[in-house]
Amino acid sequence: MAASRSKAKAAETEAAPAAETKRDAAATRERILVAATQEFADKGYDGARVDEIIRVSQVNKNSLYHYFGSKEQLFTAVLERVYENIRARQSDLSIRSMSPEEGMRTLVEFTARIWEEVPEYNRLLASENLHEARHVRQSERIVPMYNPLLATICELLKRGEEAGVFRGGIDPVDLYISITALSAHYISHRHTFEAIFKTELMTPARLEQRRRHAADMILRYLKA
Amino acid sequence: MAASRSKAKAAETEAAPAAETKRDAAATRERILVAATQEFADKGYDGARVDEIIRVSQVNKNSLYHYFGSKEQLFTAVLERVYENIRARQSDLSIRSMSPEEGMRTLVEFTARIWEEVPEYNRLLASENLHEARHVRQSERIVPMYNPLLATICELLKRGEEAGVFRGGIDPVDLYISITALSAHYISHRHTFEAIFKTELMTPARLEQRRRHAADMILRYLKA
Amino acid sequence: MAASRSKAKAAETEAAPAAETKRDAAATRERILVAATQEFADKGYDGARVDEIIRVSQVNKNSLYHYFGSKEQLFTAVLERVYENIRARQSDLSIRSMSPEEGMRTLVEFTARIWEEVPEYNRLLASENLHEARHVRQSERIVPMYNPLLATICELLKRGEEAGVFRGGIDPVDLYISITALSAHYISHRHTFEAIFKTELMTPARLEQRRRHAADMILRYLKA
Amino acid sequence: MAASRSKAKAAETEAAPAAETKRDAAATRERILVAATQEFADKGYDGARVDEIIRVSQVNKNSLYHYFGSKEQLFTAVLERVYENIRARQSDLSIRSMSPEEGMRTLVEFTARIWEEVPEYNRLLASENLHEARHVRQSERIVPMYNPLLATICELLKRGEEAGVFRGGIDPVDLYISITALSAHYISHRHTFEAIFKTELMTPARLEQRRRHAADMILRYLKA
DNA sequence: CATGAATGAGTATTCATTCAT
DNA sequence: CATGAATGAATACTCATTCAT
Repeated sequence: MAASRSKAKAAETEAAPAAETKRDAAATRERILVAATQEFADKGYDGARVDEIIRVSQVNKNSLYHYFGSKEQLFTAVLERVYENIRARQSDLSIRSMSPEEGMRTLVEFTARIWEEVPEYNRLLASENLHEARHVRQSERIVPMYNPLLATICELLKRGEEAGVFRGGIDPVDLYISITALSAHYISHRHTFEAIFKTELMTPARLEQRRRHAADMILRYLKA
Repeated sequence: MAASRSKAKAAETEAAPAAETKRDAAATRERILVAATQEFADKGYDGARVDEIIRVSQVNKNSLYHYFGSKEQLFTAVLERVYENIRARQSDLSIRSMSPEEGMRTLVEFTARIWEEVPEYNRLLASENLHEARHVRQSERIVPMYNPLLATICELLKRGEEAGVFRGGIDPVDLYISITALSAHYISHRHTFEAIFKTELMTPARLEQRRRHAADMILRYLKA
Repeated sequence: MAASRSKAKAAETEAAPAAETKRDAAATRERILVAATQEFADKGYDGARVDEIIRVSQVNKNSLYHYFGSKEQLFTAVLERVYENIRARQSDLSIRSMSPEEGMRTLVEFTARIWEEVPEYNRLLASENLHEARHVRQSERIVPMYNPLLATICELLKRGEEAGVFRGGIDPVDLYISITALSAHYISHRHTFEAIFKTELMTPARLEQRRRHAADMILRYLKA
Repeated sequence: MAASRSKAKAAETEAAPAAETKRDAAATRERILVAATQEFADKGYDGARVDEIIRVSQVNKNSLYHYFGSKEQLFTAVLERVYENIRARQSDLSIRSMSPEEGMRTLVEFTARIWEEVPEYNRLLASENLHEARHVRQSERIVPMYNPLLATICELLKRGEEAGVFRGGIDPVDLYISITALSAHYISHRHTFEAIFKTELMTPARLEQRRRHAADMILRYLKA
């Protein structure tokens, strides 16, 4: 999304705006991806319409098929972008310089903030799981991205255990899934929860409460 | 599902199996519901096909529309059935006679077992949330079903606090969402997790580990 | 329609109203005809729905098919009833005792009143003509009904000519069609005329103006 | 209709008839409109089938929906074309240069010729009125087309009155409706009239008699 | 004879994808 | 390589009519 805005600004400042959008293959690709991300997030894979993506991105239908091959491959490309961005955010954290407890709290809260700030990602992953991760498995780029995160968690657990602040015997995969679950499920299922519990879940105050709840739960679970 | 199985079994043992399923409004409605539950769970609301539902349930297309009105209303009926069954399971627990800790562990583990045993429900709720709970809101029957569950949680919290085993100041809605999240997210997102972490998550042993992990996390969070 | 009201009244005064409607074949037939007249007039033959007719008439679907055989035959029965009622109204006029001019004006104005008071008839005949009078031709009862009317017109023309008030050489069929056209077309096409000329055509005052216009036009046409 | 005939003729004389009709948006649109006009006129709006229109026009179903949006909008487009053609014919008359009586007779006879030559229009308007002019009201193009015609009638009435050949106090809307009614109703209801009066109404001689009848009736009505 | 469940052909409309220019 | 027209299989939904009880 950020990319699309900077692109638009570039178009205004450059000399030949009409010709610019035509020639710039990267920009066309980018506009398609941005529109596709929104459409797939809004409607899910099956509900999304290729026609809507070309309408919003203002590209020709053949361009879309030229750059991405099919609706499925376009969805895969969108997912790759999503995982890249999630990874980029999590890498920014400089957790290695923090204490184990501080690092873990930071990780939990930053994970929560991803779903809050980019709820599209949550929806895309939900849709992908309804399709049994078919597109994630197709991608050669997504799977390798998750090793560093798991490494970070393992390192935090090890440091915490050595420092005597965390228990031993924690399964890092279970822990990662719980960290994600506590915030992602809250966001992705907020509509049914709001309907069932007659309460608002997306106000800033409520979201902060949830972040603390999630971090507390993880830290209490780990406490020696 | 249980109904369909007993129906099938009855058909085999009785004299006229072909005639038995015909011209029986309740049975026809049930066959449609069973097939629809499966189809909607398999493909999500948008991916599901009415034609497939009528093919599997062996009913005439018009019967489906006569009984349920539209694909949307059929989906709503499926969701109502799902929530009813979830509620029925949770009501069976006789938690009131247990100690607060035992009751809470039982609640967490039974919630986990729902998603393990009927993963269809998980998928239906995921699809419904992609549609922003549109059908849940339409239903007059679903919302009221959730009050008793929240009451049970509040009662457990109160008893635990009075007995000095649980902390005070716990938000019951946050707690409910976390209980659900820890097991449901594990199941619903297992496909991406399995792809990313190259590990099996649905073996009996692994599921038991997850159940204990979730219960431990909740109980440690509540411990005074 | 009048028939249906008197029927309803009868039901109220009799002893066993529940049993009465079940057994009375004539009443069932009548209820179907009344509902069918309304539905066919509202939507035209193609737009009309058999299901709507059975819903309104509160009869069983099989009864409708038992009494009338098919949608087409039901429409034919409705048309027969319409033509009967039109004829009955026109026969009431006792034109033979009037002067030729008075008789002709009476005939024109009464014809106009038919379309005003029972616009359903207009619509049924319009729909029937879209189907090229298929059902009218099928009916053995409709065609003979129109001879007396044409005889009345011929007689009026003859008397008027003999009395020196009407011109000779008038084609009675052309005259009949014009008498009908001047009022029926005004009613049947009022919706487009109202849209195009931005004026109201169905107020009592406007209808009276139209009736006089039509009668004036016919009488001036005939004047010696 | 004229367009379709010239198109067909062109195809026959040119080199590549198959290629000529393909990939030409205007021609495709036109083919659809021609086929739709025929189908809607033949069966009425409700009886008409989109499938039949695409079969006759040899276009892809999606093209029809791409160009016209829906069956309703296609019908509206057909009606707009009809009203345009009617207006174009009436504008050709150069009535302003004629005497009031001559002008009025010309207007009546030309109106009659429209229904004789393009009976489809009659049927389309009849169907539209069964739908209470729903599509005419939707159109922004149809309503304005009728002002010039009414202006012509008013001008004829004024000139005739000033010349002492027409009476005063004539309502132009009533007059317009009668001019239309006398010929249109004859055509649109010819099937029932032919069945009832056992006479042929569409022979050239009979049509000429009717035209004179209608013109005589209007002119005698107006005569001072 | 009444009832309501069942039937299957059909009806407008949509969609991902390809082809001609 | 860009453009917009074309494609055809599908998709939710409807309707007149019949059958079993």
